[in-house]
Amino acid sequence: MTEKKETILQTALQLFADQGYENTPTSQIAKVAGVSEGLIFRHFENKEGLFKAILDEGQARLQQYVDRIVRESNPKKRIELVIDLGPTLVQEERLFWQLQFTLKFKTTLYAKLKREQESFQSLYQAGVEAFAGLGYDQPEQETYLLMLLLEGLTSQLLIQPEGLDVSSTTAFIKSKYGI
Amino acid sequence: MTEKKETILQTALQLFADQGYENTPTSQIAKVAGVSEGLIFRHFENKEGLFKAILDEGQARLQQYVDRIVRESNPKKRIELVIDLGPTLVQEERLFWQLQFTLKFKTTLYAKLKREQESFQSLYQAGVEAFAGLGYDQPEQETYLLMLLLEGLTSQLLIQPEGLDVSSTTAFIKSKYGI
Amino acid sequence: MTEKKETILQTALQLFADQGYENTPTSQIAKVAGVSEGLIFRHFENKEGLFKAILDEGQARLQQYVDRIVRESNPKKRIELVIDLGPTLVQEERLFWQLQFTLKFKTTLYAKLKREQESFQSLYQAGVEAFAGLGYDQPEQETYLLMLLLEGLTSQLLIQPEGLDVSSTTAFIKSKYGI
Amino acid sequence: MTEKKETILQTALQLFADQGYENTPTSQIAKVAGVSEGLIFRHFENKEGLFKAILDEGQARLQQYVDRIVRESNPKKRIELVIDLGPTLVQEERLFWQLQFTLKFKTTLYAKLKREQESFQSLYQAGVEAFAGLGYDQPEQETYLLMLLLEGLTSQLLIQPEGLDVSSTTAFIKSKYGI
DNA sequence: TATGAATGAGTGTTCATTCAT
DNA sequence: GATGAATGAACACTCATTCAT
Repeated sequence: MTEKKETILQTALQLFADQGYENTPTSQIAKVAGVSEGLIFRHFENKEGLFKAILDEGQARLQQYVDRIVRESNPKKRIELVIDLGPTLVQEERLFWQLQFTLKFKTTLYAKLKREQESFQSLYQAGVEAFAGLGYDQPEQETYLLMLLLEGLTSQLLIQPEGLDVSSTTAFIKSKYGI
Repeated sequence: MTEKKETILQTALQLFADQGYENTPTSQIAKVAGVSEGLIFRHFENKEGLFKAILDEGQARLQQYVDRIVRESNPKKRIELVIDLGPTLVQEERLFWQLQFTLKFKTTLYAKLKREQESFQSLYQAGVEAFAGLGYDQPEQETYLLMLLLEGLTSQLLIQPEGLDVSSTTAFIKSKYGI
Repeated sequence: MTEKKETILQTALQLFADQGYENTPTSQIAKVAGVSEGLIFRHFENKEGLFKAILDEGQARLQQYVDRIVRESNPKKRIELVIDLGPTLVQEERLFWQLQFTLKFKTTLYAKLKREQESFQSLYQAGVEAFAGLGYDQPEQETYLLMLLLEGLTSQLLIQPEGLDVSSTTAFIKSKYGI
Repeated sequence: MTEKKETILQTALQLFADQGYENTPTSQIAKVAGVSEGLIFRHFENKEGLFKAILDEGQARLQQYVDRIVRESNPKKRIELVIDLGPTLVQEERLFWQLQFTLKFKTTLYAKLKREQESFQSLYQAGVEAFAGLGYDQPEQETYLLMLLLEGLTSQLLIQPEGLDVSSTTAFIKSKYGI
């Protein structure tokens, strides 16, 4: 991967996240990245190709976070990691997750790119195991609830980061699970 | 409001929700609505004006739901109504809320339209009151958590309505609050 | 058909014939026609659509010439009309036939537009009849030969109109058939 | 001439004939020829330069055919060779002549490349001589007619090779000249 | 000789918007 | 109120060409 190709990816993520995919002309990406517009198409064939490349990279990084959680054998620690996942992602990968959430609800367009779901599937499995190990009555329901919380929390962190004390909120959630 | 104006609003909501605002040309709205394209601009001045009109209508309807909850004096019943709000909105106003969630994360573009937040503010207040009335220790945290759940639940209902048994999920949540 | 649409058709025929289809940008057509570029696409959807519209019109006019020949019952007169067809077309429809001949040999691209062949089929039939009526031994071969001549003559008239005395050439050809 | 240069020429002729000059990107030529795109420009400077190189080669080969005819002293045999020239060229050099005929009618663009005419000039001279030698009254007209036939025949062979029995058609033409 | 990353001008096309009727 | 012809700015994308290696 040449340096310029990398720059294009970075810049495009930045702009797509800020302004949305449709509102970001390739000409702007090129200008901001300090590259000729043609180069984008040489490297990614399409605007959509560039988009997919961004999503693929982010997906790969998400998988790493999920792997780390799945590898954690201590149930309480695992659940704690799940609770912390939202804040972690938003902090370390804000741009990508802002982009991701923008897409989520464009169900038609997004359908063909829904690779991210697979990662959350294994996260769900890991959650069920953990709750079962802790003796919860309905580990599936419990996990599902936690995932809803994860979704809501991540969403809020993206929209109103200032309106929310992250550590005390996660602490409060953890206290519900006796962590 | 003439009949044609109403048709334009309905059609635009439909198409915006399905395809996204940017991916929906006014020409398509006109064609689907069975109206001349010029009429859209006579009635709404702008494409953005049409968009705002849709949001305003939805916002007004949301306020009604919120009012109903705030008027409920029984704390437990009020919390129950909050828990049911997501499913209710998705069922009765799916298109509007799909559109709403699409927008949420386009922070720059969405800033000027963030009218919806006000309604949720009063909902938050009402929640705090209710939890306080029920003797909860940290009614603010408790309410915030509930709102996160509300967000996550609504989100999931929009994305994967089939992957989720609504009544048992809400029942499970309610049970957490002794409802 | 609005006036501007007509102007676009005329201008496009002119430019396509002069420079070739691929070498004529729609922007140039618009500028020369004194029209906005967008209007071309509003009226013809595509550059190719504009192209087809031109071909359709020319084809319709060709059919009229052919009809006139077929309606001629006197065999000698009919053959005379065939011999005169090339010069006539080149004189009255030079631009269209220049365009037509440009296309002829792009067999792949042209395949879907080969409507012109039908007209020449009926012309061929009419020729066979005429030669048969005059007692020629091999009227099919005779007609085919005449059509080759027609093709060559038209071709030369398009390429080197100055290098050729039309009337004496056609007279010479006619003399071969005793006309 | 290196092997790669030769490959480029072959490939370009193939693609130009098939798709037309304007519809054939240098990138495609490079890919099909298995060469880097830059090499084309190193060898031919221009896309147009490549084009001219192709035409020059074809022109040189045409001249050989013409020379052979001019060298034939027997008038009847010479005319026979002229009649056979079209089928011969189409059979042995189909791609080149398809390309040639595509260009013929782009008069503006083609002007500077009209080298091929010279060969046909000497062919014309040779024809006049032959017909004069055979005692024809108007050898110039006679030759011109034959050249028109040659043009039409070649054209048809390129467009509809299947719709035409070559040998019987040429035989029929020859019979007209008592050959 | 040969490659391939990079450029920039140009191309067909879309689309919100205007305006005369 | 309603239409539909017309505009022009913007957009994604192509492609001949250059140049460092």
